[in-house]
Amino acid sequence: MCSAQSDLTAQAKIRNAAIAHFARDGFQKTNLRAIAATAGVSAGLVIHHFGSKDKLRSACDDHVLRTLVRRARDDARPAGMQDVLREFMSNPEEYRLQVQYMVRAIEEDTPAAATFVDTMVDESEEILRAGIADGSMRPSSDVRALAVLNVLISLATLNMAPPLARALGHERFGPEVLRRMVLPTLELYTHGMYADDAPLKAAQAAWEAAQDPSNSPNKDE
Amino acid sequence: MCSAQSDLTAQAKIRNAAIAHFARDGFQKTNLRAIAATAGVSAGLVIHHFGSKDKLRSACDDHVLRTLVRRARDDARPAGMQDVLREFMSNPEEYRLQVQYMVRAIEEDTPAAATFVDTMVDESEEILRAGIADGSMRPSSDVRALAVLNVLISLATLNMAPPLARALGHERFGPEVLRRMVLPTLELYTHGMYADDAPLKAAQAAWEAAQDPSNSPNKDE
DNA sequence: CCACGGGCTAAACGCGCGTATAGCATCCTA
DNA sequence: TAGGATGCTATACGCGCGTTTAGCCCGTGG
Repeated sequence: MCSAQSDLTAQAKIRNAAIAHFARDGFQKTNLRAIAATAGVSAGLVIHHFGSKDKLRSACDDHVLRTLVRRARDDARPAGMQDVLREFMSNPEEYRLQVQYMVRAIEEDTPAAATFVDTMVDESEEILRAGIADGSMRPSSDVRALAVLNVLISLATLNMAPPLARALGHERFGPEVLRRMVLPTLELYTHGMYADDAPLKAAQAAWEAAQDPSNSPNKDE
Repeated sequence: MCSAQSDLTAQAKIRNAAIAHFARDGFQKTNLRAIAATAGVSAGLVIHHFGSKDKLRSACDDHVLRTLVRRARDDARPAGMQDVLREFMSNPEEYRLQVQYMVRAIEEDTPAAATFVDTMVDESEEILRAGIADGSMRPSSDVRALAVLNVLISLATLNMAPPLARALGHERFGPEVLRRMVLPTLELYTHGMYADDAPLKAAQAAWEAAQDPSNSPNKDE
């Protein structure tokens, strides 16, 4: 039987190299020879162990998912953007890589993306419900959708990091950018952004009007 | 000289086909022969007119940017998520395509991505400052970063639409998903999510502690 | 009427990359 | 010690795709 006990074997080195490359460059841009070079093996061995590039990705998906779920279970619970991002910035390189891998998977709509998203949304929803129950969070008209929104904001910050960092005048995504993003986000989560509920009511009315097919979609009257 | 007057020419058909393919499948996954087939021309003509695949992308970038900026100038001003998304859902297919193209460009960190993001963030920031000045929006500790956050949320909703729609139990991103996402977002923008400012203060304190190198990053004490 | 030039096509070239094949070393088993 | 399985490499095959080339069609000017 193959040496499937744990790490340090060549299979694991290939898998870790693949995770790093997929996370950094995406699945398509990465070629097997680069992965093999990083792992210090030949290109043929990758196929020998994993069968194909797609199978290799599946193995990476499984490994990252299992690692992240385990970490989320006993480490901390990522509720909003600030938790996920604080973890992301403060933890060792391996964890950063795993999160970036997951973001890539979602971005490229990998088969495993649904599992990633579902897991995070479920966890986020659970925390929201607990917070609402104990009074630390406001009730929401749609807790599930709010959980999706939380996950969305967290992942998007990582996903579109480079251009957004440049929009803030920084060369690349680093702790300074993170800090500048976390504070307004928490202010938004704490006080909201609008001074009153006029936009909310207006949007509700606009939506109902748009739902009514007898009305034109023109809204400025 | 080539027929560079305006549209309806083959150059424009190729460019539009390329925009559609790049927006839907991304730059790398799209091959020139597919673009040529959609445009009803041969593959060689694409190169003949644009020189290379990268030059073609640049032409698409320019065209989409010019179209979107013109539209944003005289049509409406995308302030928060709800405005961009309402535009996105209610407007004709062409506009949807352009927005999706822009999201792809940012996602793939195209050279033009910085221009796209800067334009949107500038516009968003301007609206925020106006809203704060006239009292319809709350003051922020970092208006620029808040503008980035707004753009981020808007784009991310489109960017990661498929897995997020599935997380809400829908097959694909459509009006129902949009509605479920807009309401919690507006509630968040109106009331915030936390019941009090304890998380905000805690995060501020945690950040200052993490900034101090004499302190360990352990935060649960 | 003829040549010329640009829009356009079909076919081919070259290369990168995923994958298959053949062979070598090593280690376990009998 | 023979023999086979396993880890691994080097090399080659095949294909997809960006790009190039040669040439056709056709309108235009002399």
